[in-house]
This record gives sequence, structure tokens and C-alpha cells, in this order.
Amino acid sequence: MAANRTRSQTVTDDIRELIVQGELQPGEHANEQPIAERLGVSRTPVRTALSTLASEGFLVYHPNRGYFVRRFDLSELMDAYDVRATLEGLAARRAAERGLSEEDEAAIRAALADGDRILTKDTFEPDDLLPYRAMNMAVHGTVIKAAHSARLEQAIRSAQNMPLLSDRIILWQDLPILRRSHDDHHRVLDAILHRKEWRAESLMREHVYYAGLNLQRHLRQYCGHDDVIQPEAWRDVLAS
Amino acid sequence: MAANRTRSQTVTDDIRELIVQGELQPGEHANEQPIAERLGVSRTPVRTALSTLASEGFLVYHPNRGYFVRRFDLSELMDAYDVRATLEGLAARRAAERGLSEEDEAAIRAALADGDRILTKDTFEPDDLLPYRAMNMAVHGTVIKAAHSARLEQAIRSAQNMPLLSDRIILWQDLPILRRSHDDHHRVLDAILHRKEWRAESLMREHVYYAGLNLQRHLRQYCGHDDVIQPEAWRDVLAS
DNA sequence: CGGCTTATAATTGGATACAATCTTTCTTGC
DNA sequence: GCAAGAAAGATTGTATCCAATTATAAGCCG
Repeated sequence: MAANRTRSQTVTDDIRELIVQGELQPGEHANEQPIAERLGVSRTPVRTALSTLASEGFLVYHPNRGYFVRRFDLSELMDAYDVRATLEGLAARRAAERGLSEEDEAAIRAALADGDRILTKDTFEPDDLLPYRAMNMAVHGTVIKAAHSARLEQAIRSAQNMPLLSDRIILWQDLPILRRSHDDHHRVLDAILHRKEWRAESLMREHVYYAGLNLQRHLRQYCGHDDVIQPEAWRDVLAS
Repeated sequence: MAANRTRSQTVTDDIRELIVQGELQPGEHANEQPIAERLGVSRTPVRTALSTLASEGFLVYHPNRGYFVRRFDLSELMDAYDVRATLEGLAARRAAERGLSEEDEAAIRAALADGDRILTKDTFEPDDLLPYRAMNMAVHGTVIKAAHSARLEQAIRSAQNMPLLSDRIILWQDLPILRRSHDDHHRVLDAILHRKEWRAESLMREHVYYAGLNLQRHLRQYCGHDDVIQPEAWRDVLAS
């Protein structure tokens, strides 16, 4: 399925990576010709890619002037986490209302066990990052899937269309915070299984919102006084 | 500002209208050439327009096969209202947390007075529809604006990218429901002014959610047993 | 007659060419 | 010297052309 990727789609991914990696600096004008040459294609797929990325929120479009890399400051980051927290809270509530399928419950339990295993050790090794991230994405993704709302899924996905906002972001420097965060995961599952809608919603909301606060605290040291988030600020957070 | 509209943008609006008006039927394949000829342009602006409309959620894209008009059923409509209700609740809460500017408060008060004037009469005339709709959009728009979050605004806007979901939709057939709905507006303002965050959030959430329920009830008679929403079902709701 | 393969037509994806718009620079007049 | 305007350059927007892919129809074999 979807084995047939068109060139515009790969170009979209390439340019998105250029933005996230900071090769296209915030505020910069995205010139079509140079990008096309750099990626070895014509302007056409570049144009459709830019249009897509603009609708995803990475670029802003000015008619007859082209696309500019969107610049974010810390307050916008928190606004976005606010939206994401609210929507994931809704997802958790809906999951609690409907209940989990057997597969979904099994998937979350397996992920939770993975997280437990990683966190029982005394230190968090760099090698733990990828499995932990996979665990995190599995938990959140399964809860969202269990909400059974394509519209909600789309809204959450588009709320993550911003550097530093996705559930791939893991701040692993502080082990106690990580443990507390994973404890949230356990409680969310418990709330969903016991059909405690309100508890599931508020737990998930706080869980995501605090991740935003934590990230903000981590990023502030990288930001100038204007609070504009520079690409180098998230290099270490993204890892690979 | 924005006086310079490009051809792709007008074509986007045209095609969106074709979809909403049902000239492009749900599930139908959006052929580029016929649309281009019909609108008197080449395929290029049509293609960018289709791409935009797909990202807005009106179309779905299949690589190498083109764009198809998205079909909605009643449950998807309610899912979307669920998202919109949650997000507008968040907006109301944020507005309550920050407080209203003088202009915003004045705008809402003026709109509420308009609504009061329309609803004190014994009947709701067709001529009342446009002013009432304007009032409704003013109230919701101002609350959203007062939340001071561009990200939230965008999320709410994209949650409305679906026929029948916008705040332009007014079901005026039932006057008591309309009165109750407008009473909600008063209470939301009261909650925001008194900084009752939780009250503002839950009031707005219920206010929007109930509008969805009401619309669903209204639409069910037009739908077949498969609950697919047919374009003719919303002709009378949209008015002009 | 039905299912499979193959050939043909239709449609989308991408590249190139041209037109419209914007940006920059240079000139001119005060 | 500076401001306003005009011309040149650069960049986006649109149209057209060709290639790649998919959908459709015809032919073939069981």
C-alpha cells in the first residue's frame, strides 16, 4: 500500500527535512530554482511540495512573492502544545468511552512493559533513546487510534506540524521526569480500562502539557531574548 | 493587503464551491481537464487548487490516480463537531484566563445585543438569517481571537473544513433551540468576564457539541440508511 | 462463457517555455 | 544629497508539451 510514491512526495519530505535540520533558516525565502537544482528536479514538484508544506504550517505563502520558512518562538510552541494536549485528552476520553480492543490493549501493555524495562535501570543510556521513543509513540498512537476518529487523528497530526512538537521528541536528560512521565502512561491505560473518561482526559492533557513545559524549560537556554527558536536549539533533542 | 489574488486562489474557491454545492458529487473523481475547461484556465492552477483542497480535507489524493471528492457520513460529522467543540472550549478557557480587551468585549456585547433584538420577536423570519449568522460568527470569532493563539485559530479553522461544520451553519427552524443557544452566548461572555475558566470551557464545549447533535438530528431524515450525507441535504441549511 | 494477457486510450506527473509580478538598481530632477 | 520614477533583473504564476502510470477495452486461451 502506498508503495507508489510520487516525486513531489519525496521532495516534500526532503524540503521538510531541510527546514527541520535548519538548512533553510527561519524567515528565509524558499527560492524554488535553487531548491529544485539542489534536489535534482524541476520547479514543478518543488512548487507542489512547498504548497503542501505551507498547508502543514512549516511555510507561509505570500502571493507572487513565494514561500517563507515560518519562524517560531517559545510562546507559539506552548500554544501548539496547548492544542495538542487538549486534543490528546479528547482522544483518551473517547478511548475510555468506547473501550479498547484486545489488540490495542495488548499493544499498550507491551509498550508499557518496554518502558518499564528501560527505566528500571539506574541510568538512561543513549542507546535507550530509540526504543523509548518507539514506546512513547506506540502508547500515544494506540490511544489516538482507539479514539476511532479520523478527524481527530488528522487534527492531532496537524497540531504536531511544527519542529519540536511531535511525540518523537524525548527529553531524556532528567530521569525522574522520564519516570514520572511513564507513570502517566500507566495511569492513562488504567483510566481507559476502567472507563473513567474524565480521569483519562485530564491525565493525558496534563501529561502532554507538562512535556511542553519541560521542553520550554530546556529550550529557553538556547534562545535569545526574543525567544525565537533557533535550529541549533533542537539538534540534540531530535537526535536521529 | 491580500488585494493581489492569484488565479490558483480564485480557482480554489471556485472548486470548493463546486464541491459544497454538490456539482462535484461525493466519491466522484475530480478530472483536471474538464474542470480546467469549465473554469477557463489551464490544468496548472487547477492542480494546485486540488492540492490545496485536499489538504483542507475536501478531497483525498491517490498518487497517479488523482483527487476524489471526499464523502462524509453522519458519524464523521459528529467526530468533527467533537473536535471543534473541544477546541472552541479551549479557546473560551484561554480567553477567560487572559481576559478580554475592551474592543473584544465591546464586539461581543454588540453582537449579543443584535441577537437579543432578533430573538425577542415571536418568529424567526428568513430575513433574520443573515444578521443572525453574522452575530454568531462575531461571537465565536471574537472568543477565538481573544484566546491569542494563532495555532489554535488554525486548528479550529481546519476543524471546520467540512461541509456543514462551519459556524456559518444556522438551523433556524426551531426557535426555542435558537434562544437557548443564544443564551449560551450570554453565559460564555459572563464566564469569561468573571474569569471562570472551567465554566467558560464547558459552556462553550457543550454549546458547540449540541449544535452538532441538533444538525445531526436535522440531517438524518435526508440520509439514506448508510448515513452518507448527500449534497441536497445541506442546500437549505447553507442558504446563501 | 469467464478469466487472463495484452494493446490502446485516458489521465496524471514532471519539465520546459513564456507571461506577469515583484525587487533592485540606476537614472533623473529637484 | 535625496526622493521619485523608470528600466533591468529576478522570481513567481500559468500554459503547453512530453513521459509515466493507470484505467479501459480487445483478444486469446482454457
